[in-house]
Amino acid sequence: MNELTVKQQRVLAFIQRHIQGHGRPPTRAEIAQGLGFSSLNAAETHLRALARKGAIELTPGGARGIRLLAEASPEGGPAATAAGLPLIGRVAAGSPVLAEQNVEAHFEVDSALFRPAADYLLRVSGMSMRDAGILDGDLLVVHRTPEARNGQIVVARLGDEVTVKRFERSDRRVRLLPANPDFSPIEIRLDHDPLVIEGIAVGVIRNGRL
Amino acid sequence: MNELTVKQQRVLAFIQRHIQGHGRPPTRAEIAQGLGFSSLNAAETHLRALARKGAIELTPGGARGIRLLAEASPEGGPAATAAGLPLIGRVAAGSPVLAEQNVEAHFEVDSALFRPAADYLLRVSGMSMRDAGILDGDLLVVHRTPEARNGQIVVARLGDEVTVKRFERSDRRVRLLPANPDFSPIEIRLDHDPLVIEGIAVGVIRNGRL
DNA sequence: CTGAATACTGAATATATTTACACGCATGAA
DNA sequence: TTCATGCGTGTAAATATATTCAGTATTCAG
Repeated sequence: MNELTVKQQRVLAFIQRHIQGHGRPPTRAEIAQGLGFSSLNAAETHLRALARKGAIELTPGGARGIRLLAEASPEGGPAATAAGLPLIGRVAAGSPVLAEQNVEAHFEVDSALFRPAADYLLRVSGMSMRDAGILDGDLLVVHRTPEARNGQIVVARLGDEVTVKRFERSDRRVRLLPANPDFSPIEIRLDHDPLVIEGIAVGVIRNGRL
Repeated sequence: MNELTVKQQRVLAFIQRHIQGHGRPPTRAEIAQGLGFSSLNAAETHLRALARKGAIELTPGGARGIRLLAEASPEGGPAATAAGLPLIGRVAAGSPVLAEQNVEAHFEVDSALFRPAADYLLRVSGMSMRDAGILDGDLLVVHRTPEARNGQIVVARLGDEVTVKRFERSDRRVRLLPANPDFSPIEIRLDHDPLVIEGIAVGVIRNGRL
């Protein structure tokens, strides 16, 4: 499926060079000017042809929506630069925990350290789990899963609130237990109240105020 | 000139991830939406700040005219952190802490997570620092240095024993304070007793039994 | 010869994007 | 206090870009 015309190869090469040199894909106008076309449509049709042949991917409607597909850049690509684990700060009301807006940073952390696998870090606020050695400001290492067993420490969502507590289920009722006598357990009736388990704690990382 | 705000770092990280994931820099609108701003200008101001501080370069008038400058994204990750941090288990009598024989494993841990820099991990045994949130089996993240200030948690060596305690010095005397009323402080006279500070704690990692 | 694909010019239009302007709120320094 | 800076919300242009439409030529397989 990869039989690019000489012209098409030239256009493709131009796109590659442009990204290299400018850090972003070219516009139709830039392609036309760069290759000597006097009509934007010349560039457009070439792009369509390249997309059809699988050399690039076009994002409709967006500026500079050209993406190289076939192997061109070194290796690795998206997979190798895994970017580490996202650190979730405050969870904005109504947004999924892993939504971009909640991500404060990314950290490389060896996944071999945690079992089951670590999926993200959550900054803990409050002292309700103090006696479990989880303090205010600690980063909780979380494995993303909706299933929890009794006794596990979970990241739970109650409406717009995200909380870290020990999980205990009995029939139709779930209790979220703090590890600090100054706080009270939370009782949830699964029939009425909304409860979402966002994950289970598989570790803790503390990095300041020792 | 490189003193980025936490917010600015987040914006920068978002841009890096966007380029990684979409092959082109984000627009102001995409930044705003991704980070939860409801005004485009929030993104614009951050970009100006980042450009002023030399983190990025802006192309006036062009769509997605954002360019990363400082080295951050390329690879670096696994390669740069090469062998990762050595995990020290029990320290054999008479051997230096970092001696080969004491190294149990190596783990990749992002050095940006700790300050000052992390040099090795030490498996803590015992509950003498319980009230500081350091439990039995935890991995103490240690910065190697012979200097400690009052109040810091240190890795100290007394003869053949390696212990983790809070450091407090007064003139010719050093006291190593546990963070657990069930244990007693250790008093050392620098004139007579041998004391070596192997490093100061800069973090804690817990990976099991939550 | 004929239709299909490639390779364009030129023009028009609907969006996408940048960028300026007006304000609000908090914090820390002078 | 007042001033500067960081961090936002909101609105409104100006203009950068993508995309469609109408044509013209050339090449090539059927």
